[in-house]
Amino acid sequence: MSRPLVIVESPAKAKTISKFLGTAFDVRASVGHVADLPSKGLSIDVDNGFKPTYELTDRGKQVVKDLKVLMKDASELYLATDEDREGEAISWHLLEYLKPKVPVKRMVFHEITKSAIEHAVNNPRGLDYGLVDAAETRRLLDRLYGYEVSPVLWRRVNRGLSAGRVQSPSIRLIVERERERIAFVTAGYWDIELLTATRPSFTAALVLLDGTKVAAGKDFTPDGRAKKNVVVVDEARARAVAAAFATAEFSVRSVEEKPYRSTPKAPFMTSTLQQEGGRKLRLSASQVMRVAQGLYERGYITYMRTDNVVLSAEALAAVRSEVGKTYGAKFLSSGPRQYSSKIKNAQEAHEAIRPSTPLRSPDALAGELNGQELSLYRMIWQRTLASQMADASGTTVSVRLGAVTTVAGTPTDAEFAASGTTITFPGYRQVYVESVDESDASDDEREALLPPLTVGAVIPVASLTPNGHSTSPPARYTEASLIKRLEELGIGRPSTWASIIQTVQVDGRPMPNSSNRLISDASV
DNA sequence: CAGTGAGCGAGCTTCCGCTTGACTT
Repeated sequence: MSRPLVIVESPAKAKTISKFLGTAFDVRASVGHVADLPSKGLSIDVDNGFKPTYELTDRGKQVVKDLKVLMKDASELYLATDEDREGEAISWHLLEYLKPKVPVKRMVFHEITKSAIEHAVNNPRGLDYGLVDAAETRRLLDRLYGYEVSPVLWRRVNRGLSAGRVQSPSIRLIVERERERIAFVTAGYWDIELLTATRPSFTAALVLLDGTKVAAGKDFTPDGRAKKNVVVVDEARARAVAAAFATAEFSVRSVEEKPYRSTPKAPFMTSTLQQEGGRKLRLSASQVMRVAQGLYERGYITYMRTDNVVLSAEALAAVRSEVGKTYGAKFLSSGPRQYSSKIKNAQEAHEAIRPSTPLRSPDALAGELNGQELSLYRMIWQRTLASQMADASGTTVSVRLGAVTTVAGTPTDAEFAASGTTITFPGYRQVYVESVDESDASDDEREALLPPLTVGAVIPVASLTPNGHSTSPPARYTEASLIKRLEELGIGRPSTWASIIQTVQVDGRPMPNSSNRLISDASV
């Protein structure tokens, strides 16, 4: 029986779509690109309009051979590759190699649900040659740049080295960071920690001496000099001030209350999943992708290579219903939250990375998944649910304590600061809190639980402790922070970030003694 | 005369992005 042949990129996707379309359609996978420039030689005729020579890849040969057999019985051909630059190119190559004699339609969809697939079948379009040209241009530029510049490295640095549009700027980032670290001049400074004898007690940090800001880490330039209008406290002064104020009477100078409000993060896309997988689960980017691939292939999550944070309408409804059921209506955001990718050049061919529907909780899957799979799935589950939950809210209280006393014969005014946030309604934080790279975390904004305080009240002091500190250079990139930076710069794609990490490391392995932070000795 | 070694030439390395198994270790 003659039936339409539908070609998608991923075999797992073919299986799912086949279920929606039934036996009236034959759904197959191209398994990615089927054709490419040969790896040997430039294969671009630079003197004749940059005409490329393509050839089928090893797997492409088999794929095209099989598809050609199926084409003999096909009534129509639906090219259903991803609706992005590379997907359009794959469809174009399929067309070139299959040379179909039956009607050809290009069908596109951005979520894999029955209604989306049926809509796509009923609303086909033609091939978008603008996108095909864009993909080809991208491919040719990468080849020209990579294959022309790499030999310079073989001659001048070492055989086998390589340069490229993505790897060279990646190395540059790492090298620039390392140079910043080498050029960094450490500065020392002291501060004083005041511990109150209130109930509960809290700590406050010295912030002003005679009205001048006391220098903390942020107040030094990378060459070790203090910025303007701050006073750098050295050890002797810190000890003298702490000793002198030990018997001083501190009172509350100001109490400032501000409402605290925090909004959940968008659902995962590839880059954010890799970053959180690194920070929360201590997995490398490639480990995250391997585990996610397994979850995807067995139908637990949606596609894991995506630059989109949007949930399908069906998923949105399921997530909101799940939140309401598990946490109550109070924990649901007032209306559906719509997120959009802030990433430039986002192509958004797929949905966000989320649990597939019907939703199954991590606890329900504990018997089916191994440890890593379960923890990654749980993280995806929590982030997805949290994205449709209410804001967390509360109050942030900032308090200033002050006293005047004589230090070495001079009357001196010292002011200490503390702040604390009380969360009165956890909202999404009940489920998921994003972690931050340690280098981004601020260390001088300690959060404390504060007792009720009124201006003018005398605060008993338990102790004043001088502490020495020194400034530290900017941290080396981790896999997570490098991927974040690359994405901000529009370098690389969801399918390549994990492998970039391997490429820029010596022998593709982490450097020894670098606590898994990335440094590189290449010099592109 | 036989063995050595200088000198020459040819072939190799490489890009990025899309997808999974098929391979070792």
